[in-house]
Order: sequence, then C-alpha cells, then structure tokens
Amino acid sequence: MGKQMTEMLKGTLEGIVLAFLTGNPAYGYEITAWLRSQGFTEIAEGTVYALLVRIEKNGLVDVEKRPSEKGPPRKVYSLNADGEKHLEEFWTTWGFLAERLENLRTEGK
Amino acid sequence: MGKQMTEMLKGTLEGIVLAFLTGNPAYGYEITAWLRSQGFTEIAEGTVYALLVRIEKNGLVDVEKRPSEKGPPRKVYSLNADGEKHLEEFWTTWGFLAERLENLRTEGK
DNA sequence: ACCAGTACATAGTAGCGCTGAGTAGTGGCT
DNA sequence: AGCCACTACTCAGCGCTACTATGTACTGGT
Repeated sequence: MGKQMTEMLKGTLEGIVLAFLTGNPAYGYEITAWLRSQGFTEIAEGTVYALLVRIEKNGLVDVEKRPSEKGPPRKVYSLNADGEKHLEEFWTTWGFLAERLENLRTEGK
Repeated sequence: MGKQMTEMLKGTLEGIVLAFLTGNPAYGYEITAWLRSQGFTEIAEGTVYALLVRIEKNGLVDVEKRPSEKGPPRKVYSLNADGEKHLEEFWTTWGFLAERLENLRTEGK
C-alpha cells in the first residue's frame, strides 16, 4: 500500500501480531500468511521475523521449537504475562490515537 | 505517553497536522499548542517544525511569512491541492488500518 | 537433477519522531 | 538597565521500526 502504510505500521504491526498471538500460539511463516490474508499483502517476510526476534528479546513471548512435516523446524511463539500487559497498553495507546483521529475525520477539525 | 505512542505517531502525526490545516492555515507554534490541547502533551516543538519543513519540501503546503505582534515573524502554512490529495490518501490508509485493528480488538482475533 | 513450497535469519537502508541545544524578538517586573 | 517569561523558529545527532535483498535448509513432486 505504499510509503504511508509503511510509516503507519510502525508501532502498530507489533500490536497486531501480539493481538493475533493472544490465546493462539503461532510461528513466523503462519503469521506472515495470516497478515497477507488480512490484506497486508506487502508485508515482507523479513519484517515479521525481525519483529518476532525483537518481541522475544523484550520478553513478551515464550518460544517453543517444533518439528515440521515439511521444511525446517518451526519456532512457535506464545504470548506470556508480560506480553499480555504490553498488549493492553498497546490498546490504550491505540484507543487514544484512534479517538483523536476519528474526531478529526468527522468534525472536519 | 511513552515509547509506544512515539512509534505509533510515525506516519499519523503528519496526517493529524494536515487535517488540522484543512481550511485553517496555521503556524508552527500554534500547531504545537493545539496538539498539546488535544492531549498530545509530549510532542516536542522540534518535531512539529521538522514535520512542517518536510511537508513544505514535499509540496503539500503553501507558506506565507507574516509579522507577529510578539516575537519573530510567523510562517503560516496552508494546505494546497497536493496536500489535500495526500490527506485523502492518508484517510484511506488509516481507515484500512483502523478497521483491521477494530476487528482484532472486538473479535478477539 | 531441478524446482516449488515451507521455514527461518540477517546485514544494510530509509524515514520519522525525539533530544537538546541555539537564535531572536517582545513585553513586564524590579 | 537588567532579568525573565513567552513567543517563534532552526538544526545536528540519535533511536526505533519496517523494508530490501539475500542466504540457508528441509521436503516432496516431476
């Protein structure tokens, strides 16, 4: 969707992935495929893996390695307590921003 | 509001300012004050001025210098045709993103 | 032997907002 | 006169995130 989307995804992509992971452990390839199915067709694989490395380093997810029927072993990520807390804060921040923008869009100014 | 907000503002702050400028020419100091009044209390002055320089360079706004009663002359920015078009695209992009996130928040996943 | 699909990794780049400092003009207070 | 607060703009350097491009590795079909 272009440069605007790229910039707008900064900060939100992490929240999107954390939200997807809620009660739904998944691995990188799967997450990428899901994002594409949601309309985020231009999100590069590398972006997702880098994000997963980051949230793991930040202690928001737990990781488990599982063999795959086809291809290399999968790294399955699941949200932990810190991740849930982080996700809650994400929703608060996003809620604030979305509210301001909705006002701007409807009120005109 | 912290680091999450900083990241999330990337891409959206420009849209917010362009939206404010719609039919409402304004100068930097004024825009900063307005943002603060809207709850964006942590947005630095430098950020706004840098953004204004950028959108001017990108040809989204017209600029007019006007003397001020108090302090240095003001640079008054007004949205031009390109800026309006850019703003429209911004709303499209944001609308897409907001819809996905709203689904994620309510549906659970 | 080759290729498509699955699955992960990573070095380098671009863009945006933040930090921190500086420059300048006006007016009020002591 | 000297100081400070407020108004108003500028800029170099930094941190973070997403993108680009490429590479590795395993499986199954032809």
